[in-house]
Amino acid sequence: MNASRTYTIAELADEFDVTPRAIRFYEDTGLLEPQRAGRNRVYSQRDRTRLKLTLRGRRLGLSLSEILQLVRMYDSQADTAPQLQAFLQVLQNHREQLEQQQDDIRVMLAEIGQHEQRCRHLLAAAAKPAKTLKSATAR
Amino acid sequence: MNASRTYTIAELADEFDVTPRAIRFYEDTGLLEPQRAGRNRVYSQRDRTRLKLTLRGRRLGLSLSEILQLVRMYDSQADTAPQLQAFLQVLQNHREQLEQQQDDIRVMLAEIGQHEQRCRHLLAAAAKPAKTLKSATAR
DNA sequence: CCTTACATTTACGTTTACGTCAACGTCAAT
DNA sequence: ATTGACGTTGACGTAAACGTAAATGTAAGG
Repeated sequence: MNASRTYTIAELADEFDVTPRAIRFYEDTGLLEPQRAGRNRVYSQRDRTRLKLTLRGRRLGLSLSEILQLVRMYDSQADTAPQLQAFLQVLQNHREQLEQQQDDIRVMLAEIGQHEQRCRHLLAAAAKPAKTLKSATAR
Repeated sequence: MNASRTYTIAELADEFDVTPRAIRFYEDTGLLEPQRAGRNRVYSQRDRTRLKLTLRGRRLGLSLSEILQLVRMYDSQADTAPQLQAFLQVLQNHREQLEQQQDDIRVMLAEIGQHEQRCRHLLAAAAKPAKTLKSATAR
């Protein structure tokens, strides 16, 4: 809430369950730009948001450079028509990729459902003593 | 359709837009097990399906070993209760991951929508000659 | 017979995204 | 004064997923 609140590297690492090493690495790639208090890093709200975006991107399989591209675009003050057109094109591409992933997920979830169903069926059958089935415990 | 139809490596590579190298690599990891006609690989329908599953997994950021785990599970004839329980647990985990990804996608799509909106707004404004805005072309 | 196209194996190279020391600074508590 | 706890900067290591080149085979077409 407090816009001026800052974070140490360990706080962010704990909150998002990543290592400080990873956070520093994201800085190397340009994704984070913390201030310094002497030698130590001081992360702003903005950095925290960036980190959140980064991890979300990672969960979807984006590379760090792709994520960087995105956040830079989001930050950029494009104002000329060609810039805006290009911007829209990139957005369109990402939208399509995300929609492909949505499809993939739907299919996978359906498959998982099938297998769960099958498992539960088998478990139920295994629980009851043999009826029409041969009991596995029978000698 | 024809269950006995087979494929060459190039056919599959073309169809799914991957390199033969990648397909051979998937074989190294155990994901594919093509027959041989002399030296050459001959892919069955089953291999084709496996490849499709593999690429779907990849699009969602799964590692090849994770994918292998999944397809092996799907193929396996687990029948003991502990096996089935473990099976269900793995399915549950994957389901949760997929649902997390769905959330991530929803958020990202919403963001993209916002930016598209903004872009189109700016484009419309740029198209009209300056009204209350200062024209960028003005000297 | 010779070339062209596609296949194979072997093997080393490359990129990405960190992990893992090592060596050091610093501040607070004992 | 020393001991942790936490921070820092190198610097090297590594796993994954192929790319890429080299050397070779082989079947079809001109």
